[in-house]
Amino acid sequence: MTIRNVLNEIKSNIKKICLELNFSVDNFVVEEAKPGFGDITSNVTFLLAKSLKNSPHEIAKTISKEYQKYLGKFITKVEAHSSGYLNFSVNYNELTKVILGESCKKNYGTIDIGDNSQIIVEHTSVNPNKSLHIGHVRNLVIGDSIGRILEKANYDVKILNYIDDSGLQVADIVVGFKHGGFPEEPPNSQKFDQYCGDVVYVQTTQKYETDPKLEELRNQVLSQLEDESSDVAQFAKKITKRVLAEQLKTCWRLGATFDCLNFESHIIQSKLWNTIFEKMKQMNLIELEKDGKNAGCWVIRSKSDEDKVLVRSNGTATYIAKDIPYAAWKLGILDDPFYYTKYCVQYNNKALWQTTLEKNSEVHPKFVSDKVITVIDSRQARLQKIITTLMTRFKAKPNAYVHLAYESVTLSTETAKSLGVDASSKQVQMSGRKGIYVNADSVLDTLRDKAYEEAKKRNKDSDKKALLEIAEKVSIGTIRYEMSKQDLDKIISFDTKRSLSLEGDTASYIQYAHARAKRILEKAAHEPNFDNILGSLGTSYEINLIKKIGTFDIQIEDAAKNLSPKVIARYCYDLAVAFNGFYEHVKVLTAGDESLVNSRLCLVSSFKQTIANALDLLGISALDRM
RNA sequence: GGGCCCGUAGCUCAGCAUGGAUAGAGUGUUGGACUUCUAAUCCAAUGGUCAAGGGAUCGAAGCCCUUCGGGCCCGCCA
Repeated sequence: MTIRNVLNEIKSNIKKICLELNFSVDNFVVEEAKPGFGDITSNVTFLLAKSLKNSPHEIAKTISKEYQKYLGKFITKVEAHSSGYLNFSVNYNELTKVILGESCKKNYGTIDIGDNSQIIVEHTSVNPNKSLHIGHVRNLVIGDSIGRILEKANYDVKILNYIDDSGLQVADIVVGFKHGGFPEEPPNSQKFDQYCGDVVYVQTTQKYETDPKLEELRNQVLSQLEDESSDVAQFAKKITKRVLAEQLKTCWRLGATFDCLNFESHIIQSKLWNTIFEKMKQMNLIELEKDGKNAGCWVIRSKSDEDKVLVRSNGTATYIAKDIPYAAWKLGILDDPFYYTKYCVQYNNKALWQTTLEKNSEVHPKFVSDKVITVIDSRQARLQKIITTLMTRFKAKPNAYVHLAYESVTLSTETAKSLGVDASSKQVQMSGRKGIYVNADSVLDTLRDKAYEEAKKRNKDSDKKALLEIAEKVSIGTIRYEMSKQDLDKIISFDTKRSLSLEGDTASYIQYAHARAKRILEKAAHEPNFDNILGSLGTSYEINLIKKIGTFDIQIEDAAKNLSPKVIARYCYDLAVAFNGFYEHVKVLTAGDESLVNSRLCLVSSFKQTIANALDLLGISALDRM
């Protein structure tokens, strides 16, 4: 029994009453009331007012009268408020025991939306020619958090990372190494992905402007990449593997893990495109253009937009054409041409698989599903819409393919200036090609150093190793929280200075609340005894905290249904606020009365577990000391 | 020219799905609280024509329309 159950019960009772009274209504809401307006409230009266031609207040009176028979242990009072609302009072003495008891269970908050059905989440998918920048981090954090949330909502989640190892960006660094004079080994033992992105890619791209021959070489390299046996393709494979290995280190550092790496080169070699191309022809989804500017091309017609070219007049496929077989593969529309091998075992003991075309007999998990979520920047919305539409034609099920779009991360004027960019506008778009970006590892390092100093101040007797561990977890938490707490359709203007803040609405505020709770439990004379909770946790600070703890599953339902990590981020913050208020105003260890001490210890313990659970959904570590 | 997104306090943002009670946080500024379970905290003050206009509604920050301001996308590039 949680608050969610209580709300559902009230809702179903109201439905029954409406049925009995012949009131026709649906879609009404039963929710927690705003502070100062009782405990639980419903707007059903307002929705009925019109059809019944009566005032909400009068309707509330009628329903509350009928509701009396449903009152019981948890809901003790119902009343018609003069504003028209139907308000319910909760007996927190009773509900507290239940909530605190539930919250220590390992799976507290778990709800069943997914019915253990499989779902694929794809995220990160950074071209293997560069290191992750702060924009990629947003993608990773959203995807990873969504994966965790969906798992909590009882989905069987598999996470994919798509590796575009045969595109133009890879060709660019191959040109740099083979023809641009860049040594294969980075100077000063620079991290290899950073070397490729910061130096080789950026400078090679610059050289195209002055050296047209180099640009011709790029086209050669690009076509050679598609022939796996070529020297160029073999060399590219070596380089991209090395970049990928470094990128994965950053991903793991950020707390993300994957189930499978899907290589674009394998999609191309598997000839999946030919299959899907034929299928689209058969289904009349595409047309061969006879005249006009696209004469000789295969195009997708669009009512609202321009026609999209899929196959050029020279017979080669365009960029979007690579995405179509891949999307179809993910949804299991095409026969799976791949074999799988283990890439490695990740830090959390989860195996990471990768596609291969070499035959083997390894037993592997299923990486295709009839429900797929792909996390991609909203700038690709137009292309993704075409793919989504195509997929619904292949697969009748609606929402099988979801493009989870998020707005980009830009740089604040100050941060752009610090990178030497001439910034006149309020924000500056990042550009990997131009070298305008903030590197993910660098931000984490800077943040870790700052957190280290803060932790050192407060823990003078702790050793360096322990402090570093704290600092690292604070820095990861800070970045992840920063990337999670904002709505997906809002641009994040990244400012280095601002992101260094460890106060206020930040991860460290929440982590600190957890550390405070942990310290109380450490110093307590005995373990909290949950069989002996008094109904006397009556201060508003305690009730607020209990209420927040009791709504964990409501938040998970919201976050999972709306694919919104932000919901959990705000919940974590609200929960921490409730605890800090409690901490400052209510004494636990020195409360005097022994049973009161025990009851409060239970509350502290319950909070500690719940906040740790909630933070885990965001990939943020709960800290025992900081 | 067409499409998508954003506009709420000085700044950064919740709230909008499901219209209803008093529009909330953080930050900033000002003041206060550590002999106390860690002050990465708490308390208080300050701060809002919810971009503008219109519409439907008993009722709009929220729904519809228009306008304005800002961002992004629209290649036989990827």
